[in-house]
Amino acid sequence: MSLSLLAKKLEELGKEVQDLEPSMLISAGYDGEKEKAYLKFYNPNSNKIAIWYDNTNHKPYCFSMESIENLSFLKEREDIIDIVREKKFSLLYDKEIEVSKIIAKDPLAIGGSPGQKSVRNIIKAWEADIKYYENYIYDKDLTVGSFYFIKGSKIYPYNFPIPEKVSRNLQSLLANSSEEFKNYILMWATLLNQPIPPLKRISLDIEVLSKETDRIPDPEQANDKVISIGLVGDEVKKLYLLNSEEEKVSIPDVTILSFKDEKDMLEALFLELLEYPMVITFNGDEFDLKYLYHRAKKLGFNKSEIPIYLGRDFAGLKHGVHLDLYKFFSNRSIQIYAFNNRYVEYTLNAVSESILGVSKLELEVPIADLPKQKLAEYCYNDAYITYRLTSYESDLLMKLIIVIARIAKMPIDDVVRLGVSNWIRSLLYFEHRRINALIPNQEELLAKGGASSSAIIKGKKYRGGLVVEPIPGIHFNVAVLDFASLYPSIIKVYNLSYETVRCIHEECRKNLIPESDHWICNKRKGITSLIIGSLRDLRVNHYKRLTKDPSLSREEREFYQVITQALKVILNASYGVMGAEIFPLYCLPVADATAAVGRYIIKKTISKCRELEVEVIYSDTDSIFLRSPSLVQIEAIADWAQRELGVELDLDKNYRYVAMSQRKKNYLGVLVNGTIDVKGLTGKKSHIPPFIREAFYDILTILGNIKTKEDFDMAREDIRRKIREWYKRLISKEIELEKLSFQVMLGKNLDSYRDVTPQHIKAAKLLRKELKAGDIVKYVKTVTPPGVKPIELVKIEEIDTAKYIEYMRSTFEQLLDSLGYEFDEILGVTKLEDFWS
DNA sequence: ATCTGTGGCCACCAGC
DNA sequence: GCTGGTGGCCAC
Repeated sequence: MSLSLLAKKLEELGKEVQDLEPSMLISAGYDGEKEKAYLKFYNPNSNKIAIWYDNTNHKPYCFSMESIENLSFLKEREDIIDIVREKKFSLLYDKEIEVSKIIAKDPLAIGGSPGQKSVRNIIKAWEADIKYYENYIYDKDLTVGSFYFIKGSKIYPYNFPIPEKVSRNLQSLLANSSEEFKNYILMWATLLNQPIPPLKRISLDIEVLSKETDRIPDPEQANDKVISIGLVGDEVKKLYLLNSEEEKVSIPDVTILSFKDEKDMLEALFLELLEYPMVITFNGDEFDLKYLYHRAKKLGFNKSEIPIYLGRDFAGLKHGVHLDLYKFFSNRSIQIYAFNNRYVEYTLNAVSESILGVSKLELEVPIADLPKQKLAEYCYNDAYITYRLTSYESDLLMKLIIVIARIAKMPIDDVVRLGVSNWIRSLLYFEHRRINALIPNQEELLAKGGASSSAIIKGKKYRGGLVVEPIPGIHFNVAVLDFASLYPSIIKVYNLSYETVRCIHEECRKNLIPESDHWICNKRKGITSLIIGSLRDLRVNHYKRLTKDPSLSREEREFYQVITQALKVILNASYGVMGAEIFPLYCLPVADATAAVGRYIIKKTISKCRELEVEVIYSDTDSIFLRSPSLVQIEAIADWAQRELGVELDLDKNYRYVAMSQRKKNYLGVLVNGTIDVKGLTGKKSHIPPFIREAFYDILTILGNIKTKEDFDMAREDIRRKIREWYKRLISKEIELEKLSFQVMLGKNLDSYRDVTPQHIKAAKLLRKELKAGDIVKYVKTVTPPGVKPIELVKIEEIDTAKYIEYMRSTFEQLLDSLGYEFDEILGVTKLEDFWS
């Protein structure tokens, strides 16, 4: 009976929104079934999503100019040329426009989503959509994450003013900026200061009754019954359970909904889902939602009765937004810059363990054999963890997603699924549209030429950062200075952008970029220089300060911390994408020039230090390590850098001492507060056996207590004792296998290894399990061929203890070498074997 | 279908 | 045994 209710409710979604209170635009796209573009608004008062459909029946197009000629409404090719010549659009790089090469872009797209479905032709828009423009605000006026209200058929922006306290802070930044940058800074600050309302959402996790134990059920087939569904939200704790035998099941505070019939259960679930504007899953695109969709079809549901729709690698909700956290956490930029590499593996268990400190429940038997009580607990727990990932630290993750959406001008469901190059593409495309500039195509960009430098590493396209040979030994009282966001600063200060590097003006050719053959335009400001430069300034000189502003509340400071993090992610990638072929605005001379200026700046700074008689112990890309500089000297260097180079050089940290090895990117430092900083040493790497890593960190604790030169002699004995302890544990084999396992990630799928067969691949092949890129293989070194075995198959007798001793030796040798100890000397023997015995 | 960059170290592989 | 190359992880 209620199936029709479901269909009816979903049908209502198609109705045009008439009036809407101020709501946040969170998503936009194209509905293939309805053949209509849509906007999704989140209403913070009702906690509901309003879907606005484009009801003008304009078909979206994506084509090059060649195909425009075939359109009847543009009779002459000249019409198009006229439109372009009227300067309605411009090319940033002052070239004669070759109409045949213009790829039309979509004025309706929010951000830069490519693809036929969401792309409209701008020329067509000018011809046919003038009336349309009068009724609605599109493209350059619509920003994801901003607030709008709807009255009748019109959409109006609704801006929140910047609070006085924040505005005051902004004034100093504005005062120090040029006119052009001022506009951008104000624009960003207005957008980023919009409040972020609490977002009502639930997480969803399903379990399937599968006969196969070590294989995930195929969601396309959906042959097996869905037996439980966990739903967790702010005020929701529910578990749907297929429980025909009516076993007694209870979980504290959780509502258990028992069903005898699977179809009834899915129907109830779908109806409930309609109440939630957002659904969170961990891998719902590939599994949970996909499975539910196909399973529902199999059980006789009509397409119109299922609130889910499927794309190629995407599962969406008709009535709301689906966020798949698996894809977001797999994003390298998020992993490294937003979560500081706190997790390494992209499973729900690994991510939640390291971020929340909460694990999945352990299963001793396959899902199919679980008693209902255990099954319910397991399923509920997964849903709970998934929800917690979005709610911990006052909804940090949701806020981060919204802030990235605001900067990237991208729907939140895309933010979660796409990589950083797509974010930046969307951001830059949007800006082109805003200023009525045509987006250059690949051919035009490639015409700029290549790199003027040659890379040090074979196979790379251009030369990167400079790494200086370290001065080995122990250095007391070391100050580390670094340039704040060096590459974005360079892009700003040197006006780097695809249209300004190697510009067409003869007169500009003399403005050579240091360390390269490239020159830079001094007639116009580059588009990427303005965007990246203004974002950099806001991060360094505004938001970072607000996070420490005592006049703000804790909540406010946390909010600004999120903005700072999001900016960090985007800024860090903004240089890299310029040198990435996959990036649509790929322009090698820009990346090449950026790195070249970086080398120039660091070299200049090093010579300045020498001039001031400050010893430079080490330097890597954007940092310099100085031996015992006075505060006056540090200030002098920083002032000089600001004055002469136009970049900010800050004191990053003070080391009580630094132990430099002979190797680059390999050192150990103890901060003034006793914290130990280890860089690059094998002992901290994630793939080595935990046993060795633990031993390594154990020994490090001794070093944290060292304050003077004399203390080193005392430490020597402690270290010797500790190493001996750990060694004894190894040979007595009182260490669990797990702790002896190497844990190496598969860089690619198993069958793609053709050149060589590394050890982790040998082990993986023995496993005969389906493994894919990103999976971690745990293996142990054995005396039996082929020398390694996956941890699942190995017995303790097979362990090759000698290999482990050697590994320990080389790991500790690095450490002791940094400290200036001779490994053998500290052990008081000439040969290692003597010591061990 | 999706993917920011280069520099550097280490262990191991495969071929000589 | 030497050597160049591959793969992984890390620094920035």
